[in-house]
Amino acid sequence: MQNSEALGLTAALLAVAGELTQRIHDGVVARGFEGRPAYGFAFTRLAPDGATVTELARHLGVTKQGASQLVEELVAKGYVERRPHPRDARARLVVLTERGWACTRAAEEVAAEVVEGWSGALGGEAEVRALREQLARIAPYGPIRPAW
Amino acid sequence: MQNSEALGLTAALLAVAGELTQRIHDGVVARGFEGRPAYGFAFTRLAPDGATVTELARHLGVTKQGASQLVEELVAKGYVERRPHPRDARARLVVLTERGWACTRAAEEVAAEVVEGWSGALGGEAEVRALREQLARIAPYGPIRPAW
DNA sequence: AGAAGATGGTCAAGCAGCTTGACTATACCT
DNA sequence: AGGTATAGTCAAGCTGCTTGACCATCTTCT
Repeated sequence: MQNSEALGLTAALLAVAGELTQRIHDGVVARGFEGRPAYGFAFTRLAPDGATVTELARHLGVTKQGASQLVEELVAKGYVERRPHPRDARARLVVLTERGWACTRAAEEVAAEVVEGWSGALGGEAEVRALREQLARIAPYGPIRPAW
Repeated sequence: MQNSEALGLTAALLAVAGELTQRIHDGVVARGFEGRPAYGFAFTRLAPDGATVTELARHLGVTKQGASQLVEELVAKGYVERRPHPRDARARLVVLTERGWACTRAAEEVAAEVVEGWSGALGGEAEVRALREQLARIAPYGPIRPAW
């Protein structure tokens, strides 16, 4: 393995990931949802049954104070609401509102459009599926939020 | 194309990109270079012949003031130096120092190690090359710095 | 050549999004 | 019951970026 090979892969990976995030964000905004990419990362943890602030913090790789502030923003914009936790009176369950679900569906649609475009460059949908499977094999667990 | 397919690909892509950046950063730090991931994105533009602050700003997708502050940091830590531009007295050429090159080589080594590990998960180096080629096909030009 | 605008770079101030620190309320363990 | 761990919030501070203003130099037009 030559080092330059690894750097080329790194560059391509970051370029594609950045492009994808940017285009999903732009598309969601174009459909009338204001926000920033961090919202989407949060939504993937809040769907389908909600989560506590602490769980969300771990998912995003930030402190619980940081996650709490993000939730406050999401509440103010109507994407989520805080409910009492059914089993733990200390905790509060953060769940998506209908508008939050609509935003999530919009993000899915945009992602599907972008990936659709990749089918052309790669030769077909089978190649896209293969790409996803390869990436899934090397994907770690842990926080989804990119750390840079 | 189902939407969930696209979301799965998105999640895998971001997870892999985040993991890769994190591990390169950790590895570089472990080899005695202090910094943050943005340094690496800058180095890819400064190598091999240097660049102006404005060029760097475009590469990173930030304002020239932001790029200028980053360069100031890099100068303070000994990774780059500012030189007069050979053809334009307004501009200054930012070039890597020997320590900057050493840091770049360290990053290459770490990236190669990480990618080496992927060979096992994917089945071999041929699969890694195939992955890189597929990503290169859908990678955009434009700024490398992820925008979130 | 001279004037007018474009471009490279920096200084200064402001802000968003995160952090650390301190605190309260509730849960769990013995 | 008492002691410790955990969920969450409030407050203050910091980092890395932004916008705005400015000067020096290059380029273009007349």
